[in-house]
Amino acid sequence: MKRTRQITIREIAAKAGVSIGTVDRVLHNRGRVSTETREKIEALVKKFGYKPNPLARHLKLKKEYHFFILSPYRDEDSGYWGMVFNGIQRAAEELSPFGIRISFKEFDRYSRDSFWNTARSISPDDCDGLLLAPIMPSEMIRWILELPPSIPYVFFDATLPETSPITEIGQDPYSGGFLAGKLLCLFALRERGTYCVIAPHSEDYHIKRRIEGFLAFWANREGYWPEVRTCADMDHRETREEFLNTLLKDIPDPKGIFVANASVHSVAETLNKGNLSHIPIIGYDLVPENERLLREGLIDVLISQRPAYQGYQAVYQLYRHVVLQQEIQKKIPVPIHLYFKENLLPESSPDLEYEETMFVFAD
Amino acid sequence: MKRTRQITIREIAAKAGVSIGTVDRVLHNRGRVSTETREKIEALVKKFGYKPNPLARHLKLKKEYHFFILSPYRDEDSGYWGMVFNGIQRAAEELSPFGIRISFKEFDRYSRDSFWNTARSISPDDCDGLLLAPIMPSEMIRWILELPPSIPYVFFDATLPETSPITEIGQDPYSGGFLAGKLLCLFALRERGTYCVIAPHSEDYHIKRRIEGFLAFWANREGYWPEVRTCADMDHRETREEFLNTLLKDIPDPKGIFVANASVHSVAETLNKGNLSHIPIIGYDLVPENERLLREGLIDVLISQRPAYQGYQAVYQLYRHVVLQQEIQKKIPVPIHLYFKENLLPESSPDLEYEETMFVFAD
DNA sequence: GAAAACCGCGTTAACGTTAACGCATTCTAT
DNA sequence: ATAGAATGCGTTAACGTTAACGCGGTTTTC
Repeated sequence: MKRTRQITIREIAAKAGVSIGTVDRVLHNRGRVSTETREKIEALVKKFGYKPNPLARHLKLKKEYHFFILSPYRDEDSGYWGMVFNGIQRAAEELSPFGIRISFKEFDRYSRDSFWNTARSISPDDCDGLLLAPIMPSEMIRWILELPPSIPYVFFDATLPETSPITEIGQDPYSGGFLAGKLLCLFALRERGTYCVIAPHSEDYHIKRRIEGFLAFWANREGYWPEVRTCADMDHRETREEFLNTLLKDIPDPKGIFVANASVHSVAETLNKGNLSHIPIIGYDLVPENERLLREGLIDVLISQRPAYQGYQAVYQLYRHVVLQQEIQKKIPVPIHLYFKENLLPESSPDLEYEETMFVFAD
Repeated sequence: MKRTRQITIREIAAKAGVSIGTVDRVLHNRGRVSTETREKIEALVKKFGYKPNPLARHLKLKKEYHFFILSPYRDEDSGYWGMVFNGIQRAAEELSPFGIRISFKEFDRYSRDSFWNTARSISPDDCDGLLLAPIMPSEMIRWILELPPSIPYVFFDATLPETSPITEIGQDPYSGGFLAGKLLCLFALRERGTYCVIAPHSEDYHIKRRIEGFLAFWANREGYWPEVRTCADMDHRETREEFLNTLLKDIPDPKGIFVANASVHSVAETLNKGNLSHIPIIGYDLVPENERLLREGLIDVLISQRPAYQGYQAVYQLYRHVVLQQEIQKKIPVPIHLYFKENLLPESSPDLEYEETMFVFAD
């Protein structure tokens, strides 16, 4: 398959026996072309697979592409969103020669008002693309549907039904939950008994899927009992401790605990206070607090969603779609990356760039 | 920090009171400029941080950038290199609008002649960048040193001393080995005894580091005995079986086995024939044969080096350096990605794009 | 029935960079 | 002394795309 040079607008014009102006008018639907000529040109464009040269186009247009990221405050979810921002920032820097500009729009993920105020502050006229996390699902969907359909958007972290993103970036939550089960079982040396999964109270679809994956691991295993508990509010010490007390009263000797999101550090800390730090515990996301407890041995495994990678990919794929008009994969998978105590960097590292510097070569 | 538009050559020229031609001559060291003028221009360039617009430059030059990948035959190392090629191919397609072209140069990794013939077939005049794997270290270094120093190159998979690559892409082998130890220990339910690591006979520095990491895990653990064995030739059944027979005579009841490269499938298969499939076994790389045995339960864990990702990154970073003249990180870390039987795709999938489609969302 | 609007198309000037070319001077060699 | 080379600079034509503009010719409007 010989790779041949891309055909130019000038060559199309020559073949059609018209000027480049006419071809351009066809290409951009600017009218003022006879049906006959239009069809001839359209046929040629198709036949030779004409694609406008993105460099020349950009040079001429000098267009700035303005992307917005709409996400929870960077310090919410134990700092998880801040880690996403780092990847976005890096992509923005790399792509700045191509006119990419990014604005960060943050809201309080527990306040509808905050969501709407922030969302509404994004002017559709000035927006060439959106990076979205599937937070506040019902509100988010409503907002997306009232947006001009010309605005492309990508989802990271997961996706939402009834929407048509350019691409979805995210990790398979089912596999993650399954793996959590498997690792928990190993850490408990395959002891029979009850294994708990603590679910935050959340409408998140992918947290549900993590739990399904976890349960799937235990299905058909004789003598093992998975137990799902939903905590109404992980963020406040009182509710959390009460929740855990009840849990431990019901199940005095859990063989392992899986916390299906980043708040695993609160669970581990509470457990530690009750001298129960021997119970294997697995959770999500290498946020600073979790990292500390992993290092101290109070958490056994963390599943990373590679937030910086996701942020980077979100920007890059949006750029590929909007600027280069290239075809984008409908789904960008994120590898399930496991952190144990032993594959953390030895020194306290700048957590900002943690994901980037995570693995070092020996010298 | 207000982001302001990049200054253009025309503006520099105006400020210096000369024509753009003169500025261009300074920028490209084409001479024919008085020292006085040159210095004035150089000062202005520095002051305003002038960077040539990569799009305009490319548009004018219509330059094709020709990169070469010099690697072992794509089916060597159980098909590992072929997986790298897939990532390279994808990057090449994405970057083709920017004039990136890639040629694959393959050699037999066990033949010096093959190496030299292939390496010598790359004409330095036609080469704008190289993708290299640190195979045949001493030869490779010699070849690199006799190359014109103007040719940039990146290493993937690992790196080599005495060279100055643009960047090094690779996984921390020490962490990988350490993790292999940890997981093996868990799979053996922490039973005391001897744990083996099988090392291929290889000059590869990063295989040595994997072993060091593995040994580091066992250090100071009472009652656990790590045992390193080097196999002269993993590729031939006879040598392999003799090697394993000797090993099992010396160590009749190993608690677990770590194979420090992709040939873990041969070990697992031989073990299976001897009815020893209960021994936990961990190895490297999700090549087709390994995938099959993982699926069948004859291998317990595979550490993936994400070859497609590495190939993709190698091309992309080279492009960023050569075409965009952007600053590149000196090291691109590759996450340690673990595959268990359970996080493989259920159906037989096209192994070509395995790494890309690995994780699926539920629908 | 004249003015205005419209149609279908070609021409052209950018966008920023590059390098060939041209044109005076000034220097070098015979 | 003078051809010829070298110096120091400005001018210009690309690269491919875009969109404003212009221009004859037809159709509509009042």
